[in-house]
Amino acid sequence: MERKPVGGKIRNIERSRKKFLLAVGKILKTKGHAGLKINEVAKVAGVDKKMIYSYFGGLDGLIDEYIAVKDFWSNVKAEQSTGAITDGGKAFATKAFLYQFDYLENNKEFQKLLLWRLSEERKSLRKLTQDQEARGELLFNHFTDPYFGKNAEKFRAISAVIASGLYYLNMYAEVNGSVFSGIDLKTEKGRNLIKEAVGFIIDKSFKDL
Amino acid sequence: MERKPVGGKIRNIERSRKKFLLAVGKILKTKGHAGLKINEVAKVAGVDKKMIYSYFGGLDGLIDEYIAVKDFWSNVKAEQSTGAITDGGKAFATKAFLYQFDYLENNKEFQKLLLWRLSEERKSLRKLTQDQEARGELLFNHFTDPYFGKNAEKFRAISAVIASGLYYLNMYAEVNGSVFSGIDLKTEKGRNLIKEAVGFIIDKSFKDL
DNA sequence: CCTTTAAGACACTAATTGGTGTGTAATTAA
DNA sequence: TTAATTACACACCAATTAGTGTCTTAAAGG
Repeated sequence: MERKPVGGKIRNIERSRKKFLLAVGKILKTKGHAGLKINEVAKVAGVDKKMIYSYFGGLDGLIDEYIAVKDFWSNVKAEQSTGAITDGGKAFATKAFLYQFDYLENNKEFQKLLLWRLSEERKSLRKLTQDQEARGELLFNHFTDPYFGKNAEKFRAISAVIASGLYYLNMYAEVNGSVFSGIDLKTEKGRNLIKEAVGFIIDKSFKDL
Repeated sequence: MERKPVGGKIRNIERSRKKFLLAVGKILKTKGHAGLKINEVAKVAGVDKKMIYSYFGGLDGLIDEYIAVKDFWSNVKAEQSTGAITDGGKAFATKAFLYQFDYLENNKEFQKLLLWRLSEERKSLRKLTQDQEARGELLFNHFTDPYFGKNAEKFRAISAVIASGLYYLNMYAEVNGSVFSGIDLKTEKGRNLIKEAVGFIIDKSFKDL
């Protein structure tokens, strides 16, 4: 008969797997992807590194599973779209950007992942990118592309600048000084200025593009 | 009498120093800051690593000197400001952003340095940030702050979003897929869309802020 | 129970890394 | 030319890293 996976109090595969996955997140958050060394991960997890090889085929397998399991974008939901959309997605888009801005501020794990994606090629990170694009298409295809018609791509370009600007500013705020263009991104005041700017840009786009 | 620095054909301190500094740039460009290990630098420079210790006090000293010597921002000049400025710096700002966008696309060394700044704390990188801010203040203090008056900070915020967006998009284009919001940042068409977006945002800012 | 399997601790190796000691010969001062 | 420096090559050592072999014993099947 098939032997079922070990799930005792002392030896428990599923629990150990989770310990490894948690350790990856913990290290990523504190030291970034450069800190993800197999000895370190095993130490933080409190389980022998040999298990990483047998459970995940190695550190890369563990990391890939970590990235695949985490679904950061689902958290970046544009809040339950309240009611029907009659403005071409303007309120929806604004909310989504601003929510993302704040969400990213407090999610260091996600920040480090974005930084990681800028730092090295990796198949599982590509999947992250694809998920992100797919999520963007939801907004574009359904609302803004129809609204903007032949200028749809122009709005996409503006969105790209805003979204990537917000990504960058959040990462920037964490290191080597948090003042950008004289605006302190660590203060409520500074962050509100950024939010207002985003609001202004979107507003003008929907009006005059 | 003082012994003058060695400057022979075979042993030449100044030449060796330059070899090290060049090696740092070369490695940064190809492998990023993570590749800057002392053995690697010495190998690329073709000079024994011991000299890094005696010339620069160690790898950190070499790296700091590399960063201090390089003045990336001076290249990002907004082109000789042609003629007097009568539009509150609108044309100047637009040109500066677009020039920077293209400059960064082709300067991988600079890209890696920006990425480095997002990745770790380092005194010499802080200096880079300060130089950048100082350069920004030239534009803001002289032109846009007076022009926008009490809305000066709002324009600064918009500038922050644009500048950081352009940084991010250029770095993003290099890895894990170059399509953002459905726009391919590696194509002429895609990059032009981004540039138009920047033009639109600045235009609207100067008109309606 | 008892037997079989394998989770997981521990120890080991090899490769890579940062850092230093020594010898030699190029370069300079005399 | 000679003597004193010292740039630099080459060696070495210690610490960190990835990866594997062995042994103990917890847990599963009967």
